[in-house]
Amino acid sequence: MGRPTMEDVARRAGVSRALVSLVMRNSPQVSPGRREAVLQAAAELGYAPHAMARSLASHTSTVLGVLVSDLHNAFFAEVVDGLDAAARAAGFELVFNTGCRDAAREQKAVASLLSFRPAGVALLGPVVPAATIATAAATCPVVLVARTVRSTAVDLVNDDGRTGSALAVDHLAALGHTAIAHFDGGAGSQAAPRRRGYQEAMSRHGLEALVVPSEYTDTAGARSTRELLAARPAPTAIVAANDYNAVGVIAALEEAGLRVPEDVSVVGYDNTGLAAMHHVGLTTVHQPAVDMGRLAAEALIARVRGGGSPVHRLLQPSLVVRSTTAPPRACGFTASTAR
Amino acid sequence: MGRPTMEDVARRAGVSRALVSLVMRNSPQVSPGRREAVLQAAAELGYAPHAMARSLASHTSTVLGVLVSDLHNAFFAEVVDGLDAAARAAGFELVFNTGCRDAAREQKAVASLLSFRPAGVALLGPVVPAATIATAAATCPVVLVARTVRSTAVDLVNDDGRTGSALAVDHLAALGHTAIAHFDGGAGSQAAPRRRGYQEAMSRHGLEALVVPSEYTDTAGARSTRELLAARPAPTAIVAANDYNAVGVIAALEEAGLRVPEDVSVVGYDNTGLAAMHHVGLTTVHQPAVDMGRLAAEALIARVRGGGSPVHRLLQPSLVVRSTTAPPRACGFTASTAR
DNA sequence: TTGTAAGCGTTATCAC
DNA sequence: GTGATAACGCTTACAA
Repeated sequence: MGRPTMEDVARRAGVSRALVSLVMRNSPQVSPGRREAVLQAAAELGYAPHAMARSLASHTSTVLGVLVSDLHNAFFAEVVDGLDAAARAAGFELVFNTGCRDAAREQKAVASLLSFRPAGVALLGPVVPAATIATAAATCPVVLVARTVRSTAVDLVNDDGRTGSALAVDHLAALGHTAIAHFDGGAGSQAAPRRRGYQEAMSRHGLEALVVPSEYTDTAGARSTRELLAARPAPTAIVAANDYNAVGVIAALEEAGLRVPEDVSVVGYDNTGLAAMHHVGLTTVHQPAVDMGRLAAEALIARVRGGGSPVHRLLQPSLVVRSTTAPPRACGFTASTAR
Repeated sequence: MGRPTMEDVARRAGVSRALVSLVMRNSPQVSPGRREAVLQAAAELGYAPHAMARSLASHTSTVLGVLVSDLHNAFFAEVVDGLDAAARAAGFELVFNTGCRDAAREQKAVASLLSFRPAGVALLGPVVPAATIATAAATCPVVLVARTVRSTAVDLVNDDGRTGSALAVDHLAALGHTAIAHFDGGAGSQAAPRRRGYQEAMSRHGLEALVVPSEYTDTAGARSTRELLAARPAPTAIVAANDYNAVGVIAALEEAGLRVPEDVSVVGYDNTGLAAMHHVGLTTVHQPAVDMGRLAAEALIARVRGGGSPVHRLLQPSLVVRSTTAPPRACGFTASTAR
């Protein structure tokens, strides 16, 4: 069990610990002969530097901590792809943790990440309060993805949720829909701008808004749909909280005997692999997830490497029309048009 | 930036460093008064113990490293759910890393995990060679999920892939299918037993086996399907490598004008949330993913806490029939029955 | 170019 | 109960 230490390698190579240290960090000021000897001794012993001891002594770290809001949501997997590629290219390693969309658990997950004294931290769609984020930011550089917060201490990488929702509403309105409901992301991050975009677009079209409380999961989407159908006639179109949520909405709709898109049109958000699947063919709002991950990593690394000006990125989403939206039939509840 | 240290807390509370250490580990042998003073000083300073320094000094760790083969595959998200719950309950923290189903990257990911000197490591569906796993096992307890390897040094938690595939074939044969192809998981872990189960079941039914090379992703499923259709008439049924793969298969099938299940039946593997979705309704083989995660965590923790006998779990899969399988039409290629 | 010695923030072993 | 003091594995001036 006891792994070999630098001391062991030094002894075997007949040099000092410091020299081994230099070789391990491939310093150029080591004679080729000694370097070879050290490398060979290390190989024979199966030695690998102790990352923790190293960072303890050097006060530096090549670790970037990543909090993933929900491992079940494919959107974050894509953000991680971008994050991973950029971090790897810059010589940083990623360490993940997840909080399962629960504020208390996320808080512990962030603390756990921070206890390793990472060079920086990326929070993907976190639901923790702003105060927790501020605390983290006092410790090391922090970048938020898919979450906003009033602060210049953290970097932000988001899509413009307000525009994204408006895109969805405009598309539905152009198809002739007037009874368009929005399923709300609740406490989830980015729910507010999406809701606002929906409301603004609805009023712009002179339509009455209907916001249904929900969450960023398929089960919540299904539950909210059932509650909605129990309370009132179905709208002719639904702008879901996200793709994952939309899938639950569609399932509950069909379960209730309503067909998509013949009876009800549904629009998702995120354009995950889920939406693209032929069997699902979800009309959705595309977020450039991989790019967002890359930008987040770059912002973090810039901060780590010396200052780096505050980054507040707001990427433009776009609409991807597939097969869950169509013109409304002459049914559904009659929308009372505002004004 | 510079976070407070134990020294700072000790000074502020007017006690020694050692006493602060005792309080932080909530030792019972500290007088209530002093404990209170230390706790308050720590709170005022926003002090949190340095995990690395702690583990360096104590030669212990409460961290369990987890390598996730593919963040895009929902199966692993479920395994993580089980792992997380069990680890949390036992006072361990999880740290993740991913290798994107690439052996070289996975190898680095494992090394990275190991450089934190975790108490143990869980490898979920790893594709690294057995030698790498053996090396890791020499360092700390290792548990493999969804991957087998000949060794008593590591714990194993798997489902019985041979039986699982046989279940799928039996189901299709009972429906009247004779031209049943299997999409192979390739280099992916657990591909071999699933393939073997398929082959054995086919020969048991007196049918000719057809193994199509593929991988555990939707894009591979689609690609393999296109290649298959270009080379020969479509079989009447396909046993896909896993759910993710099956989704690609279905997409390519429909793209080619074939309907599921009218023209071709498709069976997945894993019973992920994907399969359960109403729109997909995939007939699939259920693996108790959450239980597997829990068992893996328990095995690891038992090893960490003192020996723990070798665990080689082989859970029984079961068939979940949904709507992608049906009796064959009198078309498809005519299977030349063996014997 | 290479070796010596002093930390890094914590735990652990002793005395007091 | 509480407080020095020596590790832990490594980096880093500084000296040789």
